[in-house]
Amino acid sequence: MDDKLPAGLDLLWQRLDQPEPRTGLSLSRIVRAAVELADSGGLDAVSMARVAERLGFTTMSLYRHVKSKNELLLLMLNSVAALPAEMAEPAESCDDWRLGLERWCRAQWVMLRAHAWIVHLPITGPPITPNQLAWTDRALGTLRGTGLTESDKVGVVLLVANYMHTAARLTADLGEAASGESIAAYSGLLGALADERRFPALRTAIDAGAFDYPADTPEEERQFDYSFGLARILDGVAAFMNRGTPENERIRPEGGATASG
Amino acid sequence: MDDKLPAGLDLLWQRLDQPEPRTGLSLSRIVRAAVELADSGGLDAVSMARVAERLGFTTMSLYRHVKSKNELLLLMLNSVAALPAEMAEPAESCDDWRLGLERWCRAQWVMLRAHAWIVHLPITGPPITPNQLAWTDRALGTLRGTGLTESDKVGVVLLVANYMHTAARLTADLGEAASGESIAAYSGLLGALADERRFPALRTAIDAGAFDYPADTPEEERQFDYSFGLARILDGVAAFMNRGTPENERIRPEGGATASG
DNA sequence: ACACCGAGTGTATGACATACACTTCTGCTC
DNA sequence: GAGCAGAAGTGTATGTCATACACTCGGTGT
Repeated sequence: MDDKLPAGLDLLWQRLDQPEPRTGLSLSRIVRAAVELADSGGLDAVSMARVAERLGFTTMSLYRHVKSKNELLLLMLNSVAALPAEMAEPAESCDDWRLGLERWCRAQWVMLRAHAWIVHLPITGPPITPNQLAWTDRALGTLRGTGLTESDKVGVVLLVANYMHTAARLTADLGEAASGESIAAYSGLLGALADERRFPALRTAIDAGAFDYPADTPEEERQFDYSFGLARILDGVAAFMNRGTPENERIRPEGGATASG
Repeated sequence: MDDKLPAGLDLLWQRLDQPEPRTGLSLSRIVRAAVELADSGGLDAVSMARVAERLGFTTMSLYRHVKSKNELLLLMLNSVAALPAEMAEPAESCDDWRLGLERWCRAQWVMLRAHAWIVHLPITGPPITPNQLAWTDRALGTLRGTGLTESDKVGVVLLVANYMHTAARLTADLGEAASGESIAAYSGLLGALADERRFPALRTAIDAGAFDYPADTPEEERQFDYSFGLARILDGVAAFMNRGTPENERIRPEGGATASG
């Protein structure tokens, strides 16, 4: 209950940049150790015991610095969600909102893929840590010149951000089992299960190979490609911005390349 | 490992519709009890011990019928994801793909909202249970007459399905803490945290009330409205279908009403 | 009569988060 | 220096969890 929304906000917003002691435990050392564990072994590898062990202290010592494990997870997220250098400045001048959003998405993607565990965090509720807000701010900033209402901007940002999150989650899930092989496995399984009678449309799609990669796809590209979905979404946003504009004055949607996974 | 993809598929596809014994435990009784627990107390309320207790058996008895808790969760999902009556038939004739998809989304929404825990399932990987495939089939079916490649149909379905999932998750998260009040709390918190300097665009949005509900919104409507995002996505899909079509022959995107949460 | 088998039981293990009472160490005041 | 307060770290204990494994039944087929 008390752990829900205002969970350790003091920590996040105030204690966060306190000087680091020369010796002993510290908040940042704890968070760093936890992030390392998660990076290498996934979220399951993060237990209070293991974090403490890695630092050479006892489990309970962590609670001097962190109210609960949940709070630690929040701190991990915040620490890992630092803005990349090219986005550090709030007011970059770029009046192509689409390009701006695409860049933003690429940066999100890099971050989400660098720390795949993010998408499995049991954190519930809207973003609230400083760095999360920073990302949100930058996304809103890309829509500066569009004439959308603030409310619609928020809607668009939510839509895009959630899409990237989902895409990253899908990729993480696919990659987990057998790094690329799992897609083939899935495709085969589907083929075996999907009955023509009960699932005609599915059957058609399977037989057309819609769940396979083209045979010549190199191994390292066998991950979910977020660009198809993102292009559709941005096209939709563009159409929304153009509503009311006479047809022949509209900026054309991209209608770009096809891709799917 | 063995628990990942082929987890209990035999159960899901074969043992599932076996006759129910008059007395004692049975797979369906276990699943039903577990679903009831989840419906009323969330996923955390589902422990093997509690499920067994509710049925008047010992914890370990469940393992006669279920290989692991993970499998039980999968079975719960499948059981709850039955198609609604209006979608039971595979080949409904409807050549308005957009209407079809919107209907599909509404049905998904009903299901996801009726069992809010679905969106918090730790299940990883693509859909594989019979009823999940059925939903996928119906979604693909709505795109029958569109001329999209099967691959693109899958892409669109994935996009839309994931969006609904995310939207439901957002709603569940918002509703959890304090049923509607939490949005106000969030908005207030944001207002307090968002510094003009660091987050100018965010500040602007907050001050414009983009994170608030209009004051006159009745309590029961204070949940995330998925229609804004969905409309954008479908507009984008429509644009994709229209690519190559001369401008003046295109079907107009909706560019509909504004909404956000 | 007996052997077997499937359903349900009981007990045990090891991971986990965390409460609470304890010690030890550090630096401040007189 | 002497004494002390609070901070930092420790140890032990509790309760919850999934699940392994060895068991006891009460049939049923021979």
